[in-house]
Amino acid sequence: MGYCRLMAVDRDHVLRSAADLLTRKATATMDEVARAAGISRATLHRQFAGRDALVRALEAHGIAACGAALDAARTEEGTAADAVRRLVAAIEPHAGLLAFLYTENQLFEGEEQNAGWTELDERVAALFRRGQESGEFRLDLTPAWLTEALYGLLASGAWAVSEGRLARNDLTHMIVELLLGGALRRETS
Amino acid sequence: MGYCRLMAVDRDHVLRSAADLLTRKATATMDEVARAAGISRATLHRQFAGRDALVRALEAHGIAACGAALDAARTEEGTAADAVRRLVAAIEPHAGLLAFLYTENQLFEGEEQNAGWTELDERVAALFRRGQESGEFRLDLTPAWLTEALYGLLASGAWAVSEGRLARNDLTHMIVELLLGGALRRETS
DNA sequence: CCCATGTGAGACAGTGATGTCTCATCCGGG
DNA sequence: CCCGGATGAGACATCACTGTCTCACATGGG
Repeated sequence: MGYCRLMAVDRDHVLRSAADLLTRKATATMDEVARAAGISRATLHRQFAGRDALVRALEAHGIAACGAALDAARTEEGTAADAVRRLVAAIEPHAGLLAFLYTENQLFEGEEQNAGWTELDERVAALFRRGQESGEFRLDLTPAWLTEALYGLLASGAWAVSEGRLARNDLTHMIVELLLGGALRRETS
Repeated sequence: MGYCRLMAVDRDHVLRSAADLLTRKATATMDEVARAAGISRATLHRQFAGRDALVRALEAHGIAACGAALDAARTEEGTAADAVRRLVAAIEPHAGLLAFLYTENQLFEGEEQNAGWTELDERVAALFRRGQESGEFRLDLTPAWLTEALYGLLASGAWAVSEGRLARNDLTHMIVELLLGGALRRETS
């Protein structure tokens, strides 16, 4: 019947519009999410058991997108700086979703977080560590902090864009240049 | 009677513990806030008409703290880079509160934000602009973006500290060095 | 000592969101 | 043509939080 394929398509569409809306208004209601997706609350509830399930699906989606971005950026190849540039360029389209998930994780204390994040953190940190070992990056900023800073700048950038304080086209450049400018070892004056 | 002074002291104590708690768990209940402050929900409600009033009081507190930090940092004196160092050092103690307020502002769409923020934004941006005009800072990163990035790094840093991924003592250094490393014009190679 | 003030404990209704349900409708395939 | 599956609309109970209230207590000053 292929109804599975159709449901998957719808599911993706719902996830996409939910990400869009929740980026702008993190406290959006299930009803608002449904309306934003052009479906009824009942149908939304048929596809996602509840708000938790929706958020967890968004989380899985975001983790997958980050993983794909890390793959696409080929973080093992070339200079670490160029790899960071490719990585930010690849992740930037999902900055809004990331910003939502980033704060959502801060919203609750304790509450074990999805293990996928740990792995992503490790892959990103490994990139910064490689840059340190190759002599490109400063040693006084830890890979863990640079990773955290990358998330923070992505989130700040996404919000600045959504509030019109920053041009979407400049987002990648602004993030990369600020991050790398700090992470790159400065010429020994 | 002096009961005004006493109430003010209690109020500050409540604000402080509320800031502490809300930094870790932004969705904390009025009951949790009260318990964290060691008072009953009734008393909390007597001091702050409601959750909105509490958040707005925290916002005013945060704005005042930032304003004081800007004053204390004497952002008009010396090199812009040193001024940024002083500013971050002065603001860092309030990073947790700032992180809470920063996301709280993103939580709702529309909802005019407190005018105090605009003024603070302007003062911070002016500092970065001064650095650009004096030739210290790069011109391709706009003052508005640098301002936003400062907030983002403060928030990221505060969370990283509260989750044990970053030592509190390193916070200022990590933020300043990453931010300035990017904002400082690099030596013409 | 007595009283006033501030407080804690708890009851209470109101509110908004959630999750579940039913039912009418629509649409595509047999 | 008819029927099964999916949908939208809406009713409904539930739940957590809020904001308001009352009452008992205890603490400190007159």
